Amino acid sequence: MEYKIQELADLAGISSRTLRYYDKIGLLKPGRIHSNGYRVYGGAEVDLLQQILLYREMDVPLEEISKILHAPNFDRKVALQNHLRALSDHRDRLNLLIETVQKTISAEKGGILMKDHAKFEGMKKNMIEENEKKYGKETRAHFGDKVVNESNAKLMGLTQKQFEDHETLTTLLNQTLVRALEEGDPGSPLAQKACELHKQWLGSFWSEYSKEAHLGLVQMYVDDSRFKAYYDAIAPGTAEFLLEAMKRYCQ
Amino acid sequence: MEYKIQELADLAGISSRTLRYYDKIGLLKPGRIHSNGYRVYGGAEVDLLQQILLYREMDVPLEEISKILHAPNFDRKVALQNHLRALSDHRDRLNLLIETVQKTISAEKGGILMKDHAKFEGMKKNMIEENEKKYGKETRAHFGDKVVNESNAKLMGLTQKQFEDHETLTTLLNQTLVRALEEGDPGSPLAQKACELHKQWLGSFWSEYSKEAHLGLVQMYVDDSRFKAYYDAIAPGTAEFLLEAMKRYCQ
DNA sequence: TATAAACTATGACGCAACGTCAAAGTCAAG
DNA sequence: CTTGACTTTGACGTTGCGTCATAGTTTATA
Repeated sequence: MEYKIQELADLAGISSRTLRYYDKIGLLKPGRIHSNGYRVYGGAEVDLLQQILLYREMDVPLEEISKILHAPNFDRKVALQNHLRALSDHRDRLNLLIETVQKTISAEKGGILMKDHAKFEGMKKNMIEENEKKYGKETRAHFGDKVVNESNAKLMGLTQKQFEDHETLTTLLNQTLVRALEEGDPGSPLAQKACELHKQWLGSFWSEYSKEAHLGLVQMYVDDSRFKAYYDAIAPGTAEFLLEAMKRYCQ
Repeated sequence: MEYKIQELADLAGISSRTLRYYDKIGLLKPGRIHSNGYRVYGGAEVDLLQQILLYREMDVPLEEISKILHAPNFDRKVALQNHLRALSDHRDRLNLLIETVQKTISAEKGGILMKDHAKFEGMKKNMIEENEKKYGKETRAHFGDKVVNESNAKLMGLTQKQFEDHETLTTLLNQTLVRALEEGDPGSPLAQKACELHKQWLGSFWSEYSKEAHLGLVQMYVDDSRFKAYYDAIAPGTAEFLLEAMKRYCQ
């Protein structure tokens, strides 16, 4: 199927001016030029535009997109797989950002202080993971785990040791949660241990603590269907269970 | 706690040049100026910067951010709630985009044609939902359901009627899946009915059909832990169940 | 104490990716 | 045929910084 410029623009949700600009810089030429001078785009151009817009979604500069797409070894299928990974990473960062806002809200409502560095968790920045989104560059493999972890630690206002301890705590917390869930009693010593571990985990983000704020945060986990689903992926029912455990922990 | 310019920039993951620019345009003034002429930022500025970066995350222009933040009735708690909603919507759009890429990959691998309009599902565009992200403007309430649905239908290359049928089909598919899951047999007529409904659902995105492509897509749902969690939120085990049902459907 | 490197300031130029507008040709419907 | 919608090219402008130069201030080390 063929499209005139506004038709393709409407299809893709961009402006015709953008398409003319892409033509001018050689990024996306029309399939052919009609005898009346109008640009005509076909199926190949549609697929190319999809690629371009996926790269733009990740803020890749047009010049770089042009290099990628016009390389002799460009492979659409490989590119699509890379888009998938980049989008998935981006979604992960958004989840982190959402959790940061949730922690901020809980701290605010609970009348406690949140650590300054924690307020920017997940923001766009030159995190090494951010660079990993630039297609196929396995940054961790390139730089090694140590450099990546050092960078992450710095961003969290932690020393390397503290960061590793935090990672260990996260793992322990999840394991404890699962075991407590299997027991099935939100008031059990194991479940209460999980709440205590979660409190310790929050110590990386809040410079003070209140049970009110803690409970509010866990309530928000449950209220957000995607977060609930995420925690439930650890083991089904985890989010609700943690909330029930927290209710007892806070008495 | 107080920060010099680079300290705050590092904390927030932005450049000092950005902070100077924000100072110059009056968006974010330092808390005070040291006797040596250096900018000094405090807790209030940290909180303000968090707000600014959250708005920037959603591509809100600086001038608009300034109006919002400097309005007499600006309420930080309300703003944080609005950020939460905007981020959640953005994450939803990313999920849609991920699914679009998945459908594209499956169609490519299955050697079938995908509809052109479907290739741009979820892309940034002037969707009315996109406008809804601009803080507290309840677009659906403002314009009404009919206008929103018409807009969505147009974007999907559907008439209003077709769009509504598609929505109905989605609901029926989910309901059928849940009932089939309760039966517990992936080969049951009900489970096979669900697969048939999913095939019909895909008709809005693929101009042709192949079982290979269909199976590949459902496999991808299961392989993405977040999508798996999303489908499992309908009812735990839904994603895996659909995959098992599809294996029988494709024989 | 002196020195050099790192940090801070201001000013200014430049850039990417379009948005907006003007002027003129083409198309389609009444 | 007329008019409004669509297309073209060309050009100016905008936003949000990045980059660089120059000069003052701070910090760590010998």
